[in-house]
Amino acid sequence: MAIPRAAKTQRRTRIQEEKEERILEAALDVFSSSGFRGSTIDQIADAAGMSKPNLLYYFRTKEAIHRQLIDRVLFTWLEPLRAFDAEGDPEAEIRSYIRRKLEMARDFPRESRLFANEILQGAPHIEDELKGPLKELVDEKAEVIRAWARAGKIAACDPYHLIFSIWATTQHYADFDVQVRAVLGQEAAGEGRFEDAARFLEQLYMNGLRVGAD
Amino acid sequence: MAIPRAAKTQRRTRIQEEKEERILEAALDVFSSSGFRGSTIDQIADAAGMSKPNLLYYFRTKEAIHRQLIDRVLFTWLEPLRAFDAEGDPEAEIRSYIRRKLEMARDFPRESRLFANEILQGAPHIEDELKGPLKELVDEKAEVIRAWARAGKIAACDPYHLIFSIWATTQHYADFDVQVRAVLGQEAAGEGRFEDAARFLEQLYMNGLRVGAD
DNA sequence: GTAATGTTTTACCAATCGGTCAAATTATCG
DNA sequence: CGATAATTTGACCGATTGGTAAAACATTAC
Repeated sequence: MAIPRAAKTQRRTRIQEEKEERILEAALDVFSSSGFRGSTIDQIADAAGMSKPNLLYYFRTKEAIHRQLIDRVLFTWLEPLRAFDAEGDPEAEIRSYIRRKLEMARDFPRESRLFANEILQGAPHIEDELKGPLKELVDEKAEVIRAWARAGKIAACDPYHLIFSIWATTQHYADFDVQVRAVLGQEAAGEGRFEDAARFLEQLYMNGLRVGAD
Repeated sequence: MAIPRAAKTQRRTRIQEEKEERILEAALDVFSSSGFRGSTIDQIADAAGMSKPNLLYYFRTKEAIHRQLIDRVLFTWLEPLRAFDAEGDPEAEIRSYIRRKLEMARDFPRESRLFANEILQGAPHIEDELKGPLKELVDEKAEVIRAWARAGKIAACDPYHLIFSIWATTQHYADFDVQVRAVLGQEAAGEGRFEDAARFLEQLYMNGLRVGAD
């Protein structure tokens, strides 16, 4: 008889690891392009190449898949912000933060869209994470930025809105990819658009945050 | 007997106008917070305070409601960009564009989220509009910006990514509202956040686009 | 008023939704 | 090998999905 799923964490089979990975991979595709409510277990099962009951053997509910996916993404997603170093050179830190966020938008667009879908729809599953760990991390880094401004290393500015604007501009290239491609047109929409974006954003932020502005 | 719905455009009843308006208003609520696939006709009918068959008397399909909603929003959404004036003062034009986009994010967040949901999910219903009218409008305004740069009125920069970045930063306050509120916390999340955002963005862009940077 | 038109409701449909169950199958271990 | 545990399947469930048919009801035009 099958072990009840609650006790499964004790030792994980090779098959378990493989299948769970395949399910999460498929679910990332589906959830990121249809949102939670718009996705169905059948779609995920199809994409993972297995039957629905088989999928439900590994994850009890649709919510369980989504939850695990979101938890994973949330962690890796904040990695660049965590790397923000108070001891480093402000210009270099901000520049490298922008570059890393842009690389993530380029290399992990599905993860970005999964997250965007969740927030757009009111973040029903992760409000606590936003108000807790995320807020604390941003508060900490905002203080770093404020200290840089006080020390005269960058222009005085609202650190929260600075962070928001970097999030917005970089993730835009993942979340609004279709629009970006449509506007740039076929010729200009090659992967070069990420380099162009990086150049533009670095220019904008380096000049915009330079000391001694009105 | 009821007139076939295809012929209804001839003359519109008072009741027709009222009900259609109520349906679109309700649908804006529902679609903007659940996306197209995640929304149901029942939800919209409930929100509009009428029965499902009654709603379907005015709009034949779910798609028809969504389509009309998107068409409306798309038009008003581009109004600020259309107002971009080649003859005006570059700094003032950009500043006022940012301000207007920010006001729209504040006053019409549902419209912004409807649009974001659509793009996020691959823009299945409006790809043509993006590649056609939208691209043309952006192309035109990009040329204006390039001319300003050539005339030495603003720093040389990629006009497309400039526009993208303004879209991203302003719409962020509508689309990612939950996250913005969560991070700012209860005290700072009053409506003042839009003024803070405006101040930050104007500072960023005015300094960032100033002539004579590296 | 009455006839034609416009609107709303009730009852319903097939398809799909998330999820369960027991039986059949396969892998693992001694 | 045999036994035991892990995995997969097919058949199924009640609820919900988008949408229809027809009749009841309301409104308008004459």
